[in-house]
Amino acid sequence: MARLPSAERRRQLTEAAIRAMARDGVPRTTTRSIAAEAGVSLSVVHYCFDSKQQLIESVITTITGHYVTVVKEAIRPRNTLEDTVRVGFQAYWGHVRAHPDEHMLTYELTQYALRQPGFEPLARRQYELYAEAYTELIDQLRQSMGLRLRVPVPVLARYLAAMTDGLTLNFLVLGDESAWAGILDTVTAHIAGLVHDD
Amino acid sequence: MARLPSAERRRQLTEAAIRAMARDGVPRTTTRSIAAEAGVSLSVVHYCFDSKQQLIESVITTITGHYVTVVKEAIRPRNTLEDTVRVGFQAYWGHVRAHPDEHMLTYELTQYALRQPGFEPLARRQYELYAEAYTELIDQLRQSMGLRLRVPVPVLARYLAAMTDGLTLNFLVLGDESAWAGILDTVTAHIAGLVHDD
DNA sequence: GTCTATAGGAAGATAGAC
DNA sequence: GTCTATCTTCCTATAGAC
Repeated sequence: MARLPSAERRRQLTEAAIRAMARDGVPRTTTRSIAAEAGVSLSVVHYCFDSKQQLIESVITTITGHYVTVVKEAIRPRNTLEDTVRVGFQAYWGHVRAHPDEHMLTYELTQYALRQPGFEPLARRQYELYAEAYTELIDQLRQSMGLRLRVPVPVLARYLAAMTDGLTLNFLVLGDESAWAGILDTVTAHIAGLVHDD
Repeated sequence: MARLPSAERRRQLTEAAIRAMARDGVPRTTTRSIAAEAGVSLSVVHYCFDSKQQLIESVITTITGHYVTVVKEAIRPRNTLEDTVRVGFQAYWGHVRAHPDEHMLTYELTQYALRQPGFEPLARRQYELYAEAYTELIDQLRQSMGLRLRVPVPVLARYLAAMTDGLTLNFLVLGDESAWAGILDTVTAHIAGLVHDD
């Protein structure tokens, strides 16, 4: 195997770990399977990371960054408010449908972090970043469209984050794509009502 | 140790497993720790259950039954529609705050089931039962209060189940109880709007 | 920095006495 | 039906050659 600087190897191993965990689940993913996924031998993992926990910490921060980006990209300002909400949710939902295993992985990592002593702050940070992403989007919309809200920004941001989370998890468990069209319509109508000032 | 019929031992071991898993998390709970929690020796576990998987299957069906009962008890018809929704959610929320570990366990078991070959139907069944509980409640309310709905019953039931799920998970991760009052107000207002026909 | 080989421990499951 | 003792397997992590 080619010799690489440790920082680059760490990045490769982190991405390999994400692929392995999305495929096999967190508890079944071993340092051996990560090494195999990355195409290196087992001891390279322990050379680049002090422990498996340290690698998982890298996985959590990396994948959280990925998904905050996804949310921000999906739900960005468009022509009208209705378009922003509707097209934004469609974009996000398309991502969930295209990468269900990776979305499921974010839930598994949350629970891993909550159960691992010392890792609780990583789980909280993950969910705070989701809420912050929504907060930024709401503030952008307020400025660009001059909206007035029926509820405070932090309340709306947390509500949107929680609702997105619940809808995503329910879809991942139940599948059954056709059943969700009506639910998404209800949700988008509700959100439009919360931010509209008619 | 006293000799008990297998059926009774199975019930004891299932409850012991729920306690151990709520305390330690699913992946860290071993057949040894379950045996210790139940106060029996390791081989009793393997005498009563063919495998650890079979025991976990019993845990999933048992705890799902518990929680469907919780939801049905909490959100039962009361004097007025507003009372039903508001008091119902408060009752449910009180249960989450009183037993966070057990609620977290339901999420862990869902993911365990989705990752374990052959167990996917158990996860789907878990979430279908939640939706069915809401469906029954909505039908009760329709009959006892003569409501007309703005959205079809299955859509409303799934939406309520998903929203409850997301709010619960976000609370379990973030804690911070004071921040949720405004969110619950927003939610209850939305639900009342969906079922009202003013 | 990467490899092979192995130490050391803990898990699920079984054997056989009582 | 329950126990103690053990088998087998697989894990994380390390040692030491290259």
